[in-house]
Amino acid sequence: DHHNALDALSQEGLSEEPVQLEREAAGSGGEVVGRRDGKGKNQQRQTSGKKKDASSTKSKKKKKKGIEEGDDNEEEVEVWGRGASIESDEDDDGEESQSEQSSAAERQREHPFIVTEPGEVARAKKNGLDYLFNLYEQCHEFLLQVQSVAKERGDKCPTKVTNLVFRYAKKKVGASYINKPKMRHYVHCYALHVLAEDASNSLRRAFKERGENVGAWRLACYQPLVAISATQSFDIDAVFNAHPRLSIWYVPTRLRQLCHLARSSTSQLPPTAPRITGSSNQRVSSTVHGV
Amino acid sequence: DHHNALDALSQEGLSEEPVQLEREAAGSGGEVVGRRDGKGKNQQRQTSGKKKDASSTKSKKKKKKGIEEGDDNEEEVEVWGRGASIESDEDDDGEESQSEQSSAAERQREHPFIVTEPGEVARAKKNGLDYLFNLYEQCHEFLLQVQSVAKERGDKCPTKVTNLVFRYAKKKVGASYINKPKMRHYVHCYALHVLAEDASNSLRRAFKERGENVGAWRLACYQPLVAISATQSFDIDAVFNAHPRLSIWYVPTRLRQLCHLARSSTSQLPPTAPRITGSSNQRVSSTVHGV
DNA sequence: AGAAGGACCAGTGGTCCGTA
DNA sequence: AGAAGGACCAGTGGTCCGTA
Repeated sequence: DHHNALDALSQEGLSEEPVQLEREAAGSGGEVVGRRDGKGKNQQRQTSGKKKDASSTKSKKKKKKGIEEGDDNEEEVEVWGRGASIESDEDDDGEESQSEQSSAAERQREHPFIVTEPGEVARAKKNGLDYLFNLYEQCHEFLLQVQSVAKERGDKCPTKVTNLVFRYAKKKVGASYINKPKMRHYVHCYALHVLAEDASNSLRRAFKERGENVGAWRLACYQPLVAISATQSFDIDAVFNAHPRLSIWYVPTRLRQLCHLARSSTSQLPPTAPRITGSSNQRVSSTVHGV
Repeated sequence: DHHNALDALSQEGLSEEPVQLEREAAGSGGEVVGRRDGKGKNQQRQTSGKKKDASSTKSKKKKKKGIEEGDDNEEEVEVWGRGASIESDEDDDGEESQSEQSSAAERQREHPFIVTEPGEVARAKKNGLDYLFNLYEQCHEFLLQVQSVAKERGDKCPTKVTNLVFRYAKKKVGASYINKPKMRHYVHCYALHVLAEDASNSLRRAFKERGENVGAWRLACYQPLVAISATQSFDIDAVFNAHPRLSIWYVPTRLRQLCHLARSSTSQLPPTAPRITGSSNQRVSSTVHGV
């Protein structure tokens, strides 16, 4: 039960297979590539002296067990389905068995996203947007599982996709391709997909046609969401909370800022022009730097 | 706008007066006593070397302004009411003006609580339970104010009494007698008061009559809450969330554990004895150490 | 250059334990 | 002894920036 923070980085070979199946179903072109050294260069980095050393941390006995090191009595992930159960034979909390460790292939970075149309499969070491959105659905599943474990154990029960859920996905389920920065980065894109699928699809087709990169498409997703929030007095939290698939995600800071700014700008308009026009929103967007 | 963490300890003299009024209204016998040195011994302590020094922390420019250092454009506290406005003349974020500092009386610890009947005023350097419960209502007010500021500024809006609210109470409003450990310590007592006032009142009278101390009364408040949670399948979170005055408080860990334990124990009972009896709950309580 | 994600950081929830 | 609360700590939300 040695709980080393750096082990969060280790990636189990065994769990890759069902993952790969799932990812292909959503159009993923991600690949597993073997790097021969067990831990890679990551171990070397460790620059700062501020990190408290592990031994002193451990001296204080912690009574509560985390969900990740639970008794494995919760039923196993069904997203992965089809009998390829990801086990979970005592070695699921960072301590890999010897055989697994020696045969483990270290996962490369995920392939970058490209703007794809709905249904389109990305080729040539790229991932498509259907795959991206599928990751959000997977996180939802993971949250449901974490919640069910928490309830069974009488722990406090998360209502959002928290660090605990990301850790569960990565360490317990082996979904090493899910990470917090990525998921947070594209939340608003997923929100648009969920709230206004047609608008989202149109945007994807337009940006694909123009040959725009993912970053440009991502930025373009903000504006329609601000417009949607306008129907709720620019209360983007209300918009998220009203939708069951969105309410589990934190509202991105930038999106909240844009909605707030749009509200301010709109209230300054003369009463003869109360409707949100394209140009007024254009102005709003351009006043926020680095969206 | 110098933001020193230690200044959280400083206690403004000017804000004491309306506070005192309020506290007397709820039966407080707390007193302000002048200690001549501006900061008291607190400053001396500072034992550990782990604390990051303030200058290095400040080197990284923080862009977001906290609510506490806001533009003072939110309306002032009305709990304190009656014209004694707590201002707030540029010096409300930890930097006291010279005149205030020199004339500041340092607040002593609050008087300890004693078990009082409803309506009874504690004397002789004690505080009564009506006063205790009033503190929870004050925190609710503070939360409402923090929420309104947050919404106005487009910040994310807390739904619970968070650190931010405690800081607001202490630094912005000068309610130095409110602190997190105390409020968390007695949350479940307040919960009983809110959910079953009659039962709470009876308990207070019984414990006062028996001459029990506050700690004993506090422990005794757990059991009736577990019984209440039983009507909701021991889901104490559901109980808290269903009540608007409770939903802003985190469910205390111990209370959650007791409810969970009661659920487990109850499910083991034979189907011919499904009701919660006093004795079975007695057993449950006694198996948890150090409630 | 565009993008993925390890790793950091300020401030959180939680409560211990030195204090009065 | 019983109790109040400063101060600490592990783990959080958030995202930067060294990396590929």
